[in-house]
Amino acid sequence: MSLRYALLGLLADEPASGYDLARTFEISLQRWAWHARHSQIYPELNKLADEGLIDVVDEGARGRRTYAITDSGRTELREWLIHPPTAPLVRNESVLRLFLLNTLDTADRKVLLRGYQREASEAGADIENIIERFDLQPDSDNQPWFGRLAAEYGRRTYAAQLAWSTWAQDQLQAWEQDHPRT
Amino acid sequence: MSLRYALLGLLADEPASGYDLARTFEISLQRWAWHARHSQIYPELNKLADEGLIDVVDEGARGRRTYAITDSGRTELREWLIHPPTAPLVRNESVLRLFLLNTLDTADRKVLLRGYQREASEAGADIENIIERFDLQPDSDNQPWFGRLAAEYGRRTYAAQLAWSTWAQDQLQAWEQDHPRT
DNA sequence: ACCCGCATGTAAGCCGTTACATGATTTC
DNA sequence: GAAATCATGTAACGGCTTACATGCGGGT
Repeated sequence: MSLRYALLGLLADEPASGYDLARTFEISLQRWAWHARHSQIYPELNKLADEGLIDVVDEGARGRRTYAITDSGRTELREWLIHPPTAPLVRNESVLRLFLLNTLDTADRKVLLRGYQREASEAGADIENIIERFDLQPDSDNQPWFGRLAAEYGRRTYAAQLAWSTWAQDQLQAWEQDHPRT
Repeated sequence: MSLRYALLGLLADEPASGYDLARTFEISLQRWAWHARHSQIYPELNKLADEGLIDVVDEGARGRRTYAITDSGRTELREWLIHPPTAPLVRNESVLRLFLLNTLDTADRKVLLRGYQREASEAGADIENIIERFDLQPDSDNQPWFGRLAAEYGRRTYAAQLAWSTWAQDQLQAWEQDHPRT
């Protein structure tokens, strides 16, 4: 049920078409927060429109429909946002792999830890670029400022992952020297 | 498709029944890595057994069946572990909420940021306890040591979230003083 | 004897993925 | 005129949730 709120949230920022929303997911959401394909987005938009939570505000070339959030859409989005579950359940394949690292032998473990390190440093670099762009823009009085909050979250998360993967490799190295012949 | 590997991974550590596995998900996996209910676990175990990836090694009271991973199960688990997707897609409701923070007004934002802070400090405290227990145990030569890796990952992740939520609240405070009357 | 926790299961329905399908507009 | 991109849709199938369902065993 989160998809509908992701869509409402994006439309609360600015009106967009299904195609626009699919691209936003792909570019800025799917790596950190949520992902969805167009085959799921279009039907959900139609449902939201039926329920009066969004409206078609423009029709363009190639059947393009631009949607905007309505007042009742905004109310429903706020309801969802201010009532977070007390203990959110998680599904994160990367972290699952990490938990299962101990089932591998030392050689395999090393390869995977290097992978985590590389992933974290690449994602970290990407986000530094995004933040740089934010910081170059003059402090506008309004919205865009808050995108920095999410970006900063990503920065700190990946920095932690990078530090962890380095630490883990050191630990493994030390353990190996203490226990020759595994 | 990750559930089957989560099960194989847990059984690679030690034999367990469906009931045991459901409890393990609940207690140590669902907050960080993966969650699944018994109604999904039991059918999947039967499928894994049919495919010869796990075996029933014991039958106890109340119809309890204890499973152990087989050699081909181990092979399949390893295959999955050492071929991680290049860009893992994420679905994390907490982070999604965080991305949508900008759609709320200042008062609501404050409440939510305090919530993130509280959640991070509670989860952080939980994990400190787990780590303490690890560190009290003498360095055994074998497996249990590696559980520390995952715990350390959690520790650093929550520390980052805690630091972020504090920083975000400070930013918001400063912004509010610069922009009276929102 | 009763209750709680152990232990496993099934079915309906929703959410999400993959694949199929179609056509218009812009760009080169 | 061809190719790339814009733009929306449907259908089959698999993953996951919620609810329903059943019974045994151990502790008091």
